[in-house]
This record gives sequence, C-alpha cells and structure tokens, in this order.
Amino acid sequence: MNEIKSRILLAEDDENLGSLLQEYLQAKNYEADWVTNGEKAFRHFEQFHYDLCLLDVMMPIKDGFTLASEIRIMNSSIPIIFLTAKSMKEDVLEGFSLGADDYLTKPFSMEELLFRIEAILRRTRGARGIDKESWEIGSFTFDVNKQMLTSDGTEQKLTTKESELLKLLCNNMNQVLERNFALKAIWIDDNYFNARSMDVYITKLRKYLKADPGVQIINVHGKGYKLVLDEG
Amino acid sequence: MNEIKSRILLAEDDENLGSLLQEYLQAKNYEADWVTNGEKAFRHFEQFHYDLCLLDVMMPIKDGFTLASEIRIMNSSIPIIFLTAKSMKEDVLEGFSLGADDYLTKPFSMEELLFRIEAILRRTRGARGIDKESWEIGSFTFDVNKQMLTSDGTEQKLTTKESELLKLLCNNMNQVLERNFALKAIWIDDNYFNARSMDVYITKLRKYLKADPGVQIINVHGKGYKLVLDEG
DNA sequence: TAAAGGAAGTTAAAGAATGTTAAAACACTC
DNA sequence: GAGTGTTTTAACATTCTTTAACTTCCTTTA
Repeated sequence: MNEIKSRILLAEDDENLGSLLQEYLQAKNYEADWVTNGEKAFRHFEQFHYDLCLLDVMMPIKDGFTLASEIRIMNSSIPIIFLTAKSMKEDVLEGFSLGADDYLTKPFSMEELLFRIEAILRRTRGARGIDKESWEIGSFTFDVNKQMLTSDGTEQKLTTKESELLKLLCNNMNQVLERNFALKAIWIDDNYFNARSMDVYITKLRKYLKADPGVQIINVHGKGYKLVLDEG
Repeated sequence: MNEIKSRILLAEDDENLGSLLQEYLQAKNYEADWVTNGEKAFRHFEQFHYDLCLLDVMMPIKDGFTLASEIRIMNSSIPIIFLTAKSMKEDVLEGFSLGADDYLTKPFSMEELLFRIEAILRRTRGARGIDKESWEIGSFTFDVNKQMLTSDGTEQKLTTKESELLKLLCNNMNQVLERNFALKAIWIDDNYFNARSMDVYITKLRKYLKADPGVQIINVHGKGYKLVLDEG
C-alpha cells in the first residue's frame, strides 16, 4: 500500500529541536518542511501545499500567533498546532482563539506529538467525506481508484494528473475550485509553469467530457474552474 | 442571530464536576446531557443524537475507553474528548489510539475546555451548501451557476464579471443596486477605474437584454442601477 | 435657461488570462 | 537502451477585463 504522505510545515527557531522534529516526522513518513522564522514560514505557506502547520509561538521576526492569523486568512481550515515553551494559560487561550487545533507545551514527547498530529489528520480527512471513490458526472461514471471514466459502452483510462484534477473538481461540484488550491493540492508548488500545465489538463478533461453537453467545466476568470451539471 | 445549539454527551461520575460542567456548557449555549456512568452514556448515545462526547476515563461499571470504543463502532466520526485525572502518558496515548480528538487532564479550566470544544466543532462543521440559482428575467432565463443567459432558442454565454453583476442586479430586482456595494462585492476595491469598468459591463448587459424591451437596467443618477421588469 | 462640471454611455485598444495543439522532456517497462 | 505512455514546456490563438478616449446625459447654479 502506497500511502499518500501528509505535508507538514514546521516553524521552529531552535536549531536542535527543529532538526530533531523534522527528522522524526520524516521517519514517521511525513513530508516535513522546516523553517526557522515566521516570515519564511509564511512564504512557504503561500507557495506550497501543506496539510498541517506546526508553529512555535516564540520565533524571531514574526511570532507564531501573528503567523497563524495570517495563515488563517488564506486558509480557514488547515489544522494548526502550537508549540509553546511557556505553559501560560493566556497563551493557550490566545492560540485557540486564533483557530488553533491543539497546542503542546515544551518539553513534550515525540510520541505524544505524533498522536496529536494523527488525531487531527484523521478528523480532517474524515470531514472531507471520506474521499468518494466513485462519481456520477452526467452520463459518465468516474471511478477514482481505477482512474477510469465510463459512459455507455466507452471507457476512457485517465492518467494520474487527469484523475486527480477531475477528483478535485468533483469534490467542489458546482462550486469554484480555486487555481491556487488545485495547484498546491496536485502540483504542490504553485508557479506559472504548473498553472499552464493545469490549463492543458483542463483542455484534456473537457475533451473527455464533451460527449455529454450537460457536463461543463466553466472557467471563473482570475479564480479557477467550476464543474457544473444540468438538472434532470 | 439564532445559532444552532450543538448537543454534547457528558459522562462524568463525579457529581460535583459533572453538574458544574453541565451548567457551564448550558450557560455557553450547548445542550449538554449529563450521565454518571459508561453504561448510561452508551444508552443515551444509542437513543439520541450528539455532536460531541466528553468522557471521563475512570467511571464505574464501564470506563471511558471501553465506552469510546463502543461509540466508535456506531459512529466513526463523532468527536470524542477524554477527561482524565491521571496525566499518565499511557492513558493519553491509549485515548488517541481509540480515535480521541483531544483529552484534558484534571484539573482544567472551564475556559480551556470550551476552547477545545469549539476548536473541534469548528472543524467538524466544514460542509456548506452550494448555491444553485436561476432567475427568470422577462423572456430570459439566467442560470447563475452556468453563467448562461437563455431566451427562446438563443444562448448567450456570460463572462464571469457579466454574470456576477447580473446576479447582483437580480438579487436587487426592482430596487437600486448601489454602485459602491456592487464594486466592493465584485471588484473588491472601490475606485474610479473599477467604477468605469462596471459601466462597461452595464453596457454589455444592456446589449444582451435588448431583445426583450420589457427588461431594462435603469441608472439612478449618483446612486447605482436598477433592474426593472414590465408587469404582465 | 444656459453654461459648467460631474456622472454615465459607448467603443476600441491594450494587457492579462485562458484555450489549444504539438513537440520536448521525463519516467517507466522490458 | 528502445519503446511506451505521461507530464511539462513552448508557441500561438482566443477570450476576458481593464484602460483610455470620446460622447451624451443629468444636475446644479449663475
């Protein structure tokens, strides 16, 4: 079983702890990017895709709380765990009011950190509707696992990228799937070239779905794409 | 604003703490059912609907861990928070392995409990409704989602901005849609250039709607625009 | 009521974003 | 390393949005 690694953004200015955490998380099969201050952390967050943020509260240049509130503006749902040296109640409460999902007081055991991360990721994955593995798209049936798009007798095998993009569109059926979100989710890195690559895949998907005029991928200029279905 | 109350199942054998928690949660606008042992808790869980479980680990008849695993069989996604007197690491880890979302070590502050509950509920309530709208504008039909304006046989695909503006006009049918409001809603920034851009789009919409003389976009000088329909 | 100035109407063009196709680069298998 | 399928890059076409320039309309006020 080839499990998809969750991507973690780790912001920790202490070199020893940061490096230790990164190695531990990587050993536990997470992709952990480690940065040493809040500003770098935010730039990483803007550019790449993450599933969870692990933020030290006290950091140079930009502290964890400020960082968290900036992250929240861009993404209101990504799980945030604070690491705090002080066990001061005010800190804890401020963290939660910023939308934190959990916090850990130093020193903590690696094991406990891992359990908390897993508890949160378990929930986030679950909330997403336990990834539907099959979708009805107009006259088509899309089997996510098999990467197969079926209609009447015809079968169209989809490539990995085609399938991932169509899946995201399905998850956001009738809603706008934002470019940046899709890029970060599928291509991880959100840059000009990947954006053009995504355009190419939109064209491919439209070609596959052309057979049913009731199914359309609509562009929302400057925002992203929307998969819409006819009623009936 | 009339918020929907979340329902909490509280299992706590300590009469003082249990009663205190129930009162506090009710004061904070939750519907909290309080039971004093694990068996009662499970019967309640079977019979009623809850959004979150708050379970003491050490309880007579049936302990919190056993209870939690039974609850998990019936509902794999309901958030569970453990209350534990011992801060023993093994307990904590066992809790998480049972699918706990969080745990609190006694003594804890009411405020902290509240923040943790809210952090979890915030996450659980992720799904939001999709807006699928359609308007009848004289002899036209405007499908907001598909950005399409239909009349008799003719179809006019609208651009994103055209569609957003027409939607706002429809929402304010026969009323004045104020310039500033529309600008902030669609263009975000309300400045001279965007205002001129909006004028251009009004012209475009008028051109599309020209086919039916009973439909008009009227300018209200210095205020905004009004979409008016003939009676009949 | 005529002139002045601001607001709105209209059209065209410039500049971005997106659509499309094909070739190049990459990855995988045998 | 040849052969296959996938993904990215590149180049060019099209569409959408903004900007600009000019015109007309409305309101105010001398």
